[in-house]
Amino acid sequence: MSTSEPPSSGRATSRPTQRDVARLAGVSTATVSYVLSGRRGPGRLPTPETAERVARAADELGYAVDHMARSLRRQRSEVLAVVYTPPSSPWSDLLVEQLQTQVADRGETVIALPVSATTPPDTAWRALRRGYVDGAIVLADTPVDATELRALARRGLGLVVVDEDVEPDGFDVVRQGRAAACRAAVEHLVAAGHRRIGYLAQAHETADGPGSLRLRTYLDVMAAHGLPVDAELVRPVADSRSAAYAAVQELLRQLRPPTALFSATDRAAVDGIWAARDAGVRVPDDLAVIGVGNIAEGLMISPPLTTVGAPELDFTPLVQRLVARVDSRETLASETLEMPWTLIRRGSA
Amino acid sequence: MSTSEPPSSGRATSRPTQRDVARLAGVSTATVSYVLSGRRGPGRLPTPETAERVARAADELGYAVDHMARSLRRQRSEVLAVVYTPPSSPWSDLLVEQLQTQVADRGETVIALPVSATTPPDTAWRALRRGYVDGAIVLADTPVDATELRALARRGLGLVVVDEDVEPDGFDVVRQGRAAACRAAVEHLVAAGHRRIGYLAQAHETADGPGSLRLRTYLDVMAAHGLPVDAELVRPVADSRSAAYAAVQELLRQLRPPTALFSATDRAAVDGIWAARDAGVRVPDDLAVIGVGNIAEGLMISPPLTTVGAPELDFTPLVQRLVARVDSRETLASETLEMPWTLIRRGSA
DNA sequence: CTGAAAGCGCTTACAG
DNA sequence: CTGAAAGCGCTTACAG
Repeated sequence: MSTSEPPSSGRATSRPTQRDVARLAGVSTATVSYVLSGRRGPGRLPTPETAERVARAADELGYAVDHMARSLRRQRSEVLAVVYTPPSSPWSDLLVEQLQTQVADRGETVIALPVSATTPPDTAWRALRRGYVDGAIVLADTPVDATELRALARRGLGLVVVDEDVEPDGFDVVRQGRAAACRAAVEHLVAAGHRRIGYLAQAHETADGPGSLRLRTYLDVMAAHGLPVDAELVRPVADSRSAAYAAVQELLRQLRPPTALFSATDRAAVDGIWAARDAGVRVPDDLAVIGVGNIAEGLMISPPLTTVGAPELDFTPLVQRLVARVDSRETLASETLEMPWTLIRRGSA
Repeated sequence: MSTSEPPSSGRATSRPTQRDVARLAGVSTATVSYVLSGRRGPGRLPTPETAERVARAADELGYAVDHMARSLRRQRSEVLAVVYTPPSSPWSDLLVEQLQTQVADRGETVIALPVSATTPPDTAWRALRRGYVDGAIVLADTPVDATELRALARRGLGLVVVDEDVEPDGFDVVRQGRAAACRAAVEHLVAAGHRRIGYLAQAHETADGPGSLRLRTYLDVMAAHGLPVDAELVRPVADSRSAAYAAVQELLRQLRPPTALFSATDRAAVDGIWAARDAGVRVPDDLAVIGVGNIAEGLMISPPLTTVGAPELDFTPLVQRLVARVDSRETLASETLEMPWTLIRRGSA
């Protein structure tokens, strides 16, 4: 334990304000503000002596600017958010980190705002609506509502949304071309001669439901090639590692087991490979496997996972766009950026 | 695309304020505030007719309360944070979610505040210092500074810190008893007759450095039983899946390979099991493996991973303590909570 | 170069 | 039951 803390007053002191600092330094709060913010009014900066006195007083009092007051006055919170739906992933971690490092010099704070499906769905949006942050990047797979997004943008929130469908309108949209990439994956399996291709679906996917891009793509390609899709070939296990493992084991025990698997998630694909290996089924010879998402774990397994995802790990264009939009304060034209997914061929298919 | 949006004014309208609502409803801003917040002053609530008029006006204008102004006035941000060091884990996700659901009815917002090692380390703390949030749970493995924590608490920030060393002082501390649990793990291996026990270390661990609890525990137990620790038995690969896989393969090819492995992380332990299996080494017969952290993935592999970690998935005590502390506004006595780790015996050792 | 003062948008005793 | 007014802690033209 450090004991460098100066002997405290004992009772819980409330936070010192600029008035306290001003009083101690013998100047006005305006001067305190100028010195501490490093900003300058129409005139020149305070003299070094004044600045020094103020800095010492602030230090002595342990002064830190009050975020709410500054934000209210500046009409800027200097907070940027990354909105996403759990589970958090290496991708969300990476984006948060890149955002943090790239805006650190501007003094902005970066927060993560997970909007969980099991949580009152409105909580994260409400935070955005109330002006809690200046801008946000909304990651793919977050349920978004175009009307809500437009309203947020109209209120002055800087918004960059990763989504395949929504149209830019006061906010920017990033397209990944997921459908095309998934199509390429299934086509790849078909071209390799596979006819019985299983699909590990996410729990919420239904043949005609929204957000079932991968399932529909799978069904489309199968149909386009006249390949049958038994109901038993489609398993809603892509969200659960254990369920995926069990389902693949079960599939492989069937009379006519699939020779290829397309999985809506890399995690389930990895578990599928485990299941195959544990069952003595060779990958990719006896069972080809393709996942979706390009997570790092796919590189660790043997054979490494063929997958569909973003080849790049660089979110700079996204970050820069958010910064530009927040700075522009709504005067920027809405744009569509492309960060296309591709089929990343590795060992498993 | 939805087209239900009313035809907008075209230009970017700024956010409506309570004054706008008051004007439209023909009442004072005080009445607007009372109606919209559901609070009541000394008198009774506004009449239903008034409330109705206000509600309609607010709706028409698309009014949402301004977070900064409310926070400044109430001296409460109604935001709670979970502070942790990436990578985010199922544990951090779970805590965030439990916190969200348990405070949702109080209207509080929950954010995640990842403090990355590669980021200017001060950024997250600065946010806390500025009064951006009312309270925070600081997860284990976050580098904490006792002096800073005390200063934050003194400022009125509600703080619950998961850490083995820091002493409660205006904030609460949660102990996990990691050392004892890790000790039990290594003792378990020794008791099973293992003499060559490898250790997969985290990158920053050094024999005498801080935050090297697991390494020291390993060395202590080995020494206590007179077991030799070759330098080559300790590998700093626990942070990287690929490095762990390669290191274990390499270890197993040695003249005198280890017969047991203690890994500072479950992830590396899982990769170690893969490596062993790929090398034709049976787990646990030829190689016993114990990890740390109790991640879900450990249940998926075969054999399931023996590990050290929290047996419970329930953060309720932690959440309740944070809520109590934030509500108490510093008058609460500081406490130490116990959420002990244990050795969770499964198949791999 | 520095200070007095207004005002950001709320909430909340206090009068009426 | 409702309104006028003060004030939360800052920032920033505006005078001096």
